[in-house]
Amino acid sequence: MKDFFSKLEIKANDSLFLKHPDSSELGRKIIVGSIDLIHKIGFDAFTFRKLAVSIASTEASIYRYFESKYKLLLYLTSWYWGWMEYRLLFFITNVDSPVERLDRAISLLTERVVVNNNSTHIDTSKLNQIIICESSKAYLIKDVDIENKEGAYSDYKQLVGRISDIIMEINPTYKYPHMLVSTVIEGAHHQHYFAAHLPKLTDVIKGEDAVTTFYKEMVLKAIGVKQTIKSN
Amino acid sequence: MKDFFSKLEIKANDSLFLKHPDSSELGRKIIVGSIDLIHKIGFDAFTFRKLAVSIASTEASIYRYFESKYKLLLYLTSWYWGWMEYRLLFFITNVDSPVERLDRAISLLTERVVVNNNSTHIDTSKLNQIIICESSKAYLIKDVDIENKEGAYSDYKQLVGRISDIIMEINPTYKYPHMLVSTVIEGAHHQHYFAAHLPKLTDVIKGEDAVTTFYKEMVLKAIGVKQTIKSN
DNA sequence: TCAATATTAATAGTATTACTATTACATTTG
DNA sequence: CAAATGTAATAGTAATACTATTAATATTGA
Repeated sequence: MKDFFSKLEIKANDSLFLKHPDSSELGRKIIVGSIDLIHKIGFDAFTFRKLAVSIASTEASIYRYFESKYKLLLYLTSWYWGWMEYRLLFFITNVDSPVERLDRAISLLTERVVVNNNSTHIDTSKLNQIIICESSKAYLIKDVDIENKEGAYSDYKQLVGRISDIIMEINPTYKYPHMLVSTVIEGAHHQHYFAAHLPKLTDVIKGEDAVTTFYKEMVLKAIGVKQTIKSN
Repeated sequence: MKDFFSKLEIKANDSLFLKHPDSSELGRKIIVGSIDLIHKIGFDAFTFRKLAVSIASTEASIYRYFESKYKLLLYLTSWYWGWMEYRLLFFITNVDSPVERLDRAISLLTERVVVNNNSTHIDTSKLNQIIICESSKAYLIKDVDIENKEGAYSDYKQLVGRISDIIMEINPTYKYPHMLVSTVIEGAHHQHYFAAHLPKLTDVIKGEDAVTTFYKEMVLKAIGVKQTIKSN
C-alpha cells in the first residue's frame, strides 16, 4: 500500500495553474501553506498577501503560480477529486459484488478523512475539511461555464461518472444515477457542516456515523436493493 | 387567494438590518434593486456602490439599512424562507393525507418559481434563482455561529422542522427526517444549477421535471412509502 | 568558459472594494 | 416653534486583489 500511494502522481488540469506547483520548492510550499491557511482562517479571509507572509515569500511570487486565489481553490479541489478516485480504485479493486463496491464508494465519499496520508506532502485531513466548507465556492462563480470548458471540473465529473456506472451495474433501469451520486457527495458535505454549525438542519446520532448510514440506506432504497442488517 | 397573499407580511429577524427596509421608499428600493442586481451580476460582483448607482441613491444611505452586503443576502434568504413557509401553509391547509402534504411540500421546495407573485414588490422568480445560486454563501461564512445565535437562520430551520414533522407523521420510526429534508432542499438547488452549468453531474430528462420527480421518489422510498404511479 | 537565455523571485506599486466619520437637510413631536 | 429624531449625502479610510517592472539565479550552447 505504501508503494501504491508513493507512486501516485495526482495531476490537476493544466489550465488551473500558470506554473506547476510540483516543479519547485516554492510551489510545494504554496500548496502546503495554502491548505494550512485556508483551513485556519477560511477561504474568504484567505489572501495571497497572508499566504506570502506565512510561507516567507511574496505575493508576486505566488502570482507566478496561480492567476488568482480562486484558481488555487480550483486546483486544490481538482487535486482532491483526483486523489479520491485513486482511493476509490484501490478500495474497489478485486471486489466483485457491485453492491459491495457501491457501499465502499459511499463510505469514501461521506466519511471524514481522519488519518492523514503521509506519502504526499499534502495534509489530506485538512484538505477534506476545506472541501466540506469551501468546495462549492469553486463552482458557484460567474465564470463556471468558462472554467468548465477549460476542464476545471473534469476530475469531479469523472468520479461521479464512475460511481454512476456502479449504480447502473446494479440497476440498469434506474433513471437518475448522476443526480443520486452528486446528491450524496454535496449532501454529505452539507450534513457535516450542519452537524458542526446548524444542528437543527440535520440529525446527529451519537455513537453512529449518521451521515454515512443515512446516505447508504437512502441510496440502496432509491435504486431498489433489498437491504440486510449488516453487522460491524 | 389574492386576499390571502395581500395580507401577508413576511418579517425577517431584526438582527439582519439596521433599519427596516419596509419602513421607507428607499428601503423598498434597496430590496427590489438588490434582487435585480444580484440576479444580473451575481453576489460576488455585487457591491453597495453598484447598487447605489442602479437605484439612484448613495452607498452611505444603503449602509443605514444594512451593515454589509452579507447581511443583505441573509435578509433576502430569510425573507425567502418565510415566504416559502406561507406558501407551504397555503398549499397543505385542509389536506388530510400526510403523504399528499409531503408530496406538495417537495413540489414547493424543488420546483423553480416561475410565476411571479405580484402582491408584494418582490420579484420572487428572480429571488428563487438567487437562492439557487447564492444562498449557501449566507451560511458558508466564518461568522455562522454568531449569525446563528442571533437567529439569522431561524426561518430556514423552522421550515425544515415543519416538513420533518410531516415525515414523522408518516413514519414515526424514521431516524433522519431533518437530514432528508435538508438534503432535498440543498440538493434541488444544486441539481438546478448543475442542469444549467455542469450537466454531467445530473440527469436532464426532457419533458420531465426530473429534479422534482427524482426527489419525490427518493424521499418516499427512504421513509418506506409504497408508491403508486401517479397520472398527471 | 562565458555571454546569452530562461527561470525564479522581489519591490513597489494601482485599482477596486468594503466600510465609516461627519455633516446637512427633512420630518415629527411636545 | 424648537428640540428631537429620522433620513441621506459628501468625502473619505483601510484592506484587498492583482500587476508592472526590476533583480537575482540557473541553464545552455558555441
